Amino acid sequence: MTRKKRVTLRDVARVAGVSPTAVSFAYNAPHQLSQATRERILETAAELGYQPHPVARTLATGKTNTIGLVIPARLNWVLNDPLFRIFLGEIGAVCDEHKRRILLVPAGGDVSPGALATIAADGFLLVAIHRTHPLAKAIERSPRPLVLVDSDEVFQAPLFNVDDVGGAYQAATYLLEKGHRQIAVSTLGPRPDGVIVPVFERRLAGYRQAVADAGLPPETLQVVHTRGLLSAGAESFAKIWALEPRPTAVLCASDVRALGILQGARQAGVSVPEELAVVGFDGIPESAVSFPPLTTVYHDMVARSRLAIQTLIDLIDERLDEGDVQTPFVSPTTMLIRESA
Amino acid sequence: MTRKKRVTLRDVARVAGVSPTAVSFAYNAPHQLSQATRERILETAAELGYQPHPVARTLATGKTNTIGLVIPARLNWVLNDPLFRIFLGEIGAVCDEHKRRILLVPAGGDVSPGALATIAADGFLLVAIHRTHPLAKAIERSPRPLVLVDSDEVFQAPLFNVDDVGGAYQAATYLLEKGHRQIAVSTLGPRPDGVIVPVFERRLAGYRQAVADAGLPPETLQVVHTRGLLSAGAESFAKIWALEPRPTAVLCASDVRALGILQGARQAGVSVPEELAVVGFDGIPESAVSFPPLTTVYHDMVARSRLAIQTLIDLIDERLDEGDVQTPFVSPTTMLIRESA
DNA sequence: CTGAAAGCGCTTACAG
DNA sequence: CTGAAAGCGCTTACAG
Repeated sequence: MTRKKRVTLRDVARVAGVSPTAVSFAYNAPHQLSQATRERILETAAELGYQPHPVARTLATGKTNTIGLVIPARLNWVLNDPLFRIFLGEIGAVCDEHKRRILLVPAGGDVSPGALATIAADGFLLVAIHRTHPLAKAIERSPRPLVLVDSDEVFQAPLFNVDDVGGAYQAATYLLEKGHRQIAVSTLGPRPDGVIVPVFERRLAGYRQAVADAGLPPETLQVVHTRGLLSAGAESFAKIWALEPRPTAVLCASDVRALGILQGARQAGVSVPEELAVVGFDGIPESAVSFPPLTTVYHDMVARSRLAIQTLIDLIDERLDEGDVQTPFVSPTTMLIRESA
Repeated sequence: MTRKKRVTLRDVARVAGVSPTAVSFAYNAPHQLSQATRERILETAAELGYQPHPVARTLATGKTNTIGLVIPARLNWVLNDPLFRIFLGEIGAVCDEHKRRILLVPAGGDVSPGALATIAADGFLLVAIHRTHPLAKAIERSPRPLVLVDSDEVFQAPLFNVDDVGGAYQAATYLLEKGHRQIAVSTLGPRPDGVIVPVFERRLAGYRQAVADAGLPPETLQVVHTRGLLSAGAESFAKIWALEPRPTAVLCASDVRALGILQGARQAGVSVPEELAVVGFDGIPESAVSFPPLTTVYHDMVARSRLAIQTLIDLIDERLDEGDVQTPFVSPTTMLIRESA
């Protein structure tokens, strides 16, 4: 592996006996050059092993062809979330189609408010930003286009959310109509970095609203917090089972939690739904093949992910004006009645 | 969201009544400035909302603080691989520690050989590069540091691999000693993009060597190809079960495949290990909690991932010289005897 | 069709 | 402690 010094456009121009402009044109405006000149330049470039410097090009053109993907936690955390993986996979697919690259930007509660400014990207896709997030101010005044997913509704930026309140309302109502009067809510505990997840906040609000509208006391709901994803299930189940009075059902802020609780219940020999009804949220593929199959609130993550990234790219390419974006986009939910509740 | 034009260092200098040099120093060499000047500059910068342009800075300094992560397939494919997720999670953790960002570079068989040159990164981490890969030539002559993981051994670059041949040899020998004389090998079929996965190639070689060394005919092994990861299990199982003569055991090129086959067997009502013994490879956490727990060949992906990225960063920062890298690093394997074989 | 020149927005010896 | 100047390596009106 030879670490020779870089061959520049200037070198190629000198050797080929043309101007730097001509060399640049050979790559970026071939039709402006005679066939002969162009070929000579390209040959010389190949001989010298010339490769245009991507950073210099970016500085001159103002385009990085890169999307900054701002994720709400460290990579090893988010990768354990199946819903996030669907999202990331679709973002990747659409970026491939449009020849954009993804720059991963982890942004927990400890991220500096000016972090975005230091990143070489044409625009940003931000996930799960709460109004209290350190980047909140940076969002409003970003000189580059950005798009939000699963975030707070207070921002002046295109937003792609789920009808969390409505979906949660539906799920809670379903359990109430089945006669449940003591219902646990399993959700994420406070994060050490202080980050609040907007989605969970809204789902909880939806559950509460349903209880209120049914004329039942708030104590009908018992909120149980745990950290973690699938792995939090056993702990979450134990906490629920120890509740006084013991709930007959649990509303989970996500399917991963619900699947974990299913595992926890099985290990404890508690039968679902007979002794404990379990309802998830998200409708990830795994929820269909669990034992028992999960009753859950489905929304279309694939379509929404694609729409969000597509919008961002259109904004960057100025095919779309910010004023013309239909926002907020709110993905509808469908209750999937299966066997766990 | 206001899309005002960018405030430059020049603007700050003008308003603050100092030279551009001074403004730059306020950020990059504070001690070279008097307290007063520095404060004035920083205040003006804050007032004007000045943010240093990352690309300009990169062009001037030559540092992007970005690692190019070259992945062997599209994002939505690799994300379905639990072993890859462990890898990616660790890369993310180490990059966080060193304040580097990850730029995702999907590189299937259709990637252009010059792709790396167009990417703004300080160095590259490449996964699963076979000698026939389009990027093969680019690797040897890269002007920027790079490190390989799970790749071919022909390259002149730091390499972090697993003892695939040895581990596979061990697994096959284990089955042969148990008396199995007809053994299927479940591995990845040819990819549409023509990419060959070095790891699977080597594991197959290891299985074959064990059979040869045992003095048995090559037909002892029946190789079965399928596409996909977990989802390929059912198809793979069906193919195996239809084999003539029917094998009594299967060696899987990875744990994901093995887990899929376990599922396929269960659905078909075939009991493991009684009717079919199943051996995996990798020792991912999921292999310990499957039904039945998987007999597999473990290697330490976490340690190896960290070592690889750490080496790359040390190379980039010139804390380490290429000649001083211990390469190839070959992660040892341990056979984990559990219940599936 | 081709070239001289200015510009993208920084950093960093160098000189004072 | 502070500034004028050159440089990082491209692109792109503009003029011919």
